[in-house]
Amino acid sequence: MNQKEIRVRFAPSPTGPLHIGGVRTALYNYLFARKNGGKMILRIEDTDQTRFVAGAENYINEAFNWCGIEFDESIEKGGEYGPYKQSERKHIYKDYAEQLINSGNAYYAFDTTEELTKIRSEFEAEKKTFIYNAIERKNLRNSLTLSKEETKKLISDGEAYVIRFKMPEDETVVMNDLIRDRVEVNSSVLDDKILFKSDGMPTYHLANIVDDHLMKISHVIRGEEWLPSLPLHVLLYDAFGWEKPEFAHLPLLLKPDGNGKLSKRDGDRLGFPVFPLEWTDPKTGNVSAGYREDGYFPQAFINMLALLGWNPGDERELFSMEELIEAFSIERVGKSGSKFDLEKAKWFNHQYLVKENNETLAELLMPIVIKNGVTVNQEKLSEIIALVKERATFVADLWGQVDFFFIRPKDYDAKAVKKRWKANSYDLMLELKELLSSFEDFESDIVENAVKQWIEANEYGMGAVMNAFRLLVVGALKGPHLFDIVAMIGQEETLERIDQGLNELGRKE
RNA sequence: GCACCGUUCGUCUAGUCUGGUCAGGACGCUAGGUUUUCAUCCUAGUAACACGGGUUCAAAUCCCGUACGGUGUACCA
Repeated sequence: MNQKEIRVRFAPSPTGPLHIGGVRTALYNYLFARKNGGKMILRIEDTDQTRFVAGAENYINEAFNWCGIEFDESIEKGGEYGPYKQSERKHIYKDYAEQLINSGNAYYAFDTTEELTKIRSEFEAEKKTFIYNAIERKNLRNSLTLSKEETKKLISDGEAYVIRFKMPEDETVVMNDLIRDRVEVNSSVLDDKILFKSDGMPTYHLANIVDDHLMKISHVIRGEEWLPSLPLHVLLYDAFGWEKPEFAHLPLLLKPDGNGKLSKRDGDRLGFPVFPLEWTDPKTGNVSAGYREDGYFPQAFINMLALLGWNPGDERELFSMEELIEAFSIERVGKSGSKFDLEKAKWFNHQYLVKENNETLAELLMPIVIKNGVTVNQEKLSEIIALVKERATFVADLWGQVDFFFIRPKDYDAKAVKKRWKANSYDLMLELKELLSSFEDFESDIVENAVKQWIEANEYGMGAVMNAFRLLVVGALKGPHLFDIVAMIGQEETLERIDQGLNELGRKE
């Protein structure tokens, strides 16, 4: 037995709002952790201080909070492997970088950015690719080409330096990925990546490996964009002599038109949100749409996202978070990228809206009702919602389905009038009004029975009466069962609407 | 350019490991039905194994090649 504890992490960089690809990565990590009784860690990777964006970290927390993705260890929650923010772990990394130098796996390099840019463009001019590798590093200024004394002097003189990984010259690196199985690459095409920057901060590669090791991460589940740096990471674990975690590289979320990784800009261009929550850029003031603000239920959002790249192997599509946890397995994650489909996302939301109970929907709709100057109690609104909710995708759509319960028709749909307001409609409605005013009890089925009897007895025709009636009550040929509507608005209001309609539409010649 | 990853209906996907079902489901779309109307709903239809070779009695499935797409190639993550 002696099963190792399952520990996974989601490690965003606070350089802006988290987009749905990131949310999905976090979700899969979360599902995997919960499914296997493991722990889920949130680590903020802010080693690049030049890209810091105010509010991003807060956004990340709020987004996960909305989605229902919980962390066991994080900045807020704490945990025994903290701190959970890399800038606060700054002091840790230098020692590890030096450990690698001492073991001959890394070296100091004194090249400036300008020098390297120049060399790269020279190579490019000759149509060659510059790789900072075992061959090129022999021609550059670093602790491998310089003597020990020179190196020491440069450093003590305050010369800027970075620490680079000493990539083996010609070695096959074999890696295993839970989704892609075996992947191999020869180290000769890899370059001596910078591990430690001249500003005293580690790069992603170093910080990531050190933190994953220190935080006892058992499974690294991350986006496919990291697959090319997996060899480096594997070699780094080996250089430290540490046990490697399992790796799983998730396929990317693609833009709906054409191909390519879904990017932050695509949302505005294509008219759908790429962010869970609305985001206002602190510099430009630009506002990007969010699923929450667009009216999606977090459960629908999560459900939709979970099925983008994973499936349970059977034909179920509707999953609560609990059901997702139960059904999830990393092996059933696909290999190829998936395009986001707005129509399917809407369909998911519709499913959740229909399932949602009427009282909750009434509560959510109430602000919109009030904004439209209508006063109604929640109980009555719930009853009305019950009649119409299958027609809506979003809570906001509901208003367009219920407004005529509260507001008399201001005008009458021209097409409907043309089609259904016939020469005899006026007299028919006049007679119907007489009939309706005779009721003591204005219940839906009582009125319905009586009206139907009256139609049959006089052979007026169901369509002729009902369509004209609906036109006067609703103002258009839409809406739920008409007798439910009139029962809901009441006898007096119904009669007044008939009067108003008769006035407005008049007798057709 | 180089390296790596990928490729089943328009989209999300099942099936591929362990060759042998009319290649299944969902969204969308189209048509019909239900309804007093619209929507929902129901039924039906639509449409795919990237291409070329090979192995085999038999290939979406195994092998090789090609094409296409993606990712990476920063003192970004």
